[in-house]
Amino acid sequence: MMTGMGNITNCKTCIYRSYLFSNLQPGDLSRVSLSKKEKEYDPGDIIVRQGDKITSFMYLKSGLLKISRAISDGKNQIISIARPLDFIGLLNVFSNNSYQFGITAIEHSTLCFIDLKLMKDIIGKDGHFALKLLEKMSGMNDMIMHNRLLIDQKNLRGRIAYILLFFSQDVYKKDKFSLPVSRKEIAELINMRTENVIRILSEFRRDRIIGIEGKIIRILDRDKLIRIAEFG
Amino acid sequence: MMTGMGNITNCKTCIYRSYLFSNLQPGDLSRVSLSKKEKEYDPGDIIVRQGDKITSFMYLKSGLLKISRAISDGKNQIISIARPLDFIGLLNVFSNNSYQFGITAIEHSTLCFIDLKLMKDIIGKDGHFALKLLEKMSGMNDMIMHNRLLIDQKNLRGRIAYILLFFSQDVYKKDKFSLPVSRKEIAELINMRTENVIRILSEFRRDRIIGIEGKIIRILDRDKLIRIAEFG
DNA sequence: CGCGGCTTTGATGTTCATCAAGTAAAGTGG
DNA sequence: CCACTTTACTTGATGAACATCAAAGCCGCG
Repeated sequence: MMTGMGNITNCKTCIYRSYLFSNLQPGDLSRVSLSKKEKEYDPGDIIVRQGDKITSFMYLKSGLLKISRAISDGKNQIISIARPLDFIGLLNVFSNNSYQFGITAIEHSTLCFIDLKLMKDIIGKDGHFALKLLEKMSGMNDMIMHNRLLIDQKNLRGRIAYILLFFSQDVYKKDKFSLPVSRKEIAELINMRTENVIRILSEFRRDRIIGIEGKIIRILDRDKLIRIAEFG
Repeated sequence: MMTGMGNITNCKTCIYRSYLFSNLQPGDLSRVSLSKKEKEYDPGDIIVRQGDKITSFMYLKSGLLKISRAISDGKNQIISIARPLDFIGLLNVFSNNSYQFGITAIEHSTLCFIDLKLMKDIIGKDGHFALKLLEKMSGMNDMIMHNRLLIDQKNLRGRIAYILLFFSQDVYKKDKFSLPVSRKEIAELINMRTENVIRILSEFRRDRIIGIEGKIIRILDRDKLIRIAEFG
């Protein structure tokens, strides 16, 4: 399950320092640095379960996560795929005592956990830090909402094209990449059935838009894919 | 268009004081009270346009709003219907310089506008206030997201049932009410076509689940409606 | 080695969007 | 205030898009 743990990195040298903790009082930064727990996860590892009590503010240093929630009869809905610098820890930390969704690693990932009480304490004292959190939270929510509203407007081919471009352009920045999720998970992410995910992927392969070898995808005709994604 | 304006109410007696501004420093509360602009809008009045520069923090004291965004070729997508205490002002105030959506009154509404600089100034000084804002923003986003994810899972009949129950139970708390939106707007809100909104409303009337006289809706069989909403 | 979950393709049926056409309501200009 | 235009509403007919059902191969895992 969890394969590593411990304060490997000091916060003072962390990439996130400049991003979120830049203007923190030195004393507060030390407290964060001391309290934080860094953990590593392998693909498939559950990071939080829906309903778990929230005790930490959490952020993703490296890797890839899926955020999902249970719906009726054992089915799942994937809300978003989170990358580093996506402030996954800001989703409902401040509005609920327990997670309204589950988080699972879909690639080897490193997360930092900071005690929530400490965070709230610093927010209470340091308004500039609070404002920065407000900005990040707002941005995170805007992005997720924007993506979901977009997907709602697209037909199935448009959704598949969109998600392929997401992985290729936003996540891996490559033409060739390995899908970190199953066909079923893609279906759960973009509101369609597994069979149709497969069917449309096959169709794209037939039309020489992509190449497929199992999980390996290669974008062959990016322009066409972009056009399909935009049409929806 | 805009039918009223001016500082009608002092913030010290405003219902929102206990909700958001309860522990504000007296000096800050006075500054808010002095700076705030209260405005009234009639149904159809545009409150902000997508792309407008954000200069105020804004909240809805009374009335009903729709939050929408333009999509391709003149079409619209309604993101959410906002009621008083829904913190509409927290949507992307802190993540963007301009509104990513438009806001329109769909009932006679009263809004308060507080200069954004002043808000940020108070947030910077008053961490407890900032934390409260974080909570409200988080809650607002969670609610919208939750509703949209739910709607995605329902079939058309389920969506119509859901939206009728929303107006009946959450907004008007009555069996009989006047729809504040057109059939077309309902379609834009729950991702379907106007014709199908009408068709399913007619079907519900035929099945004696609701009564319809133009915009007036009467819930006749709430239990059945709830079952339909849940099935989707 | 066998079981369960993932993947794939085909066949079938339902749901929904689209097109069409007409009525009603509401705003607009003379 | 009335003709005119536009917008909202409504119903029916049609076809496309999508879900569902079924069956079989594959793969990883205990």
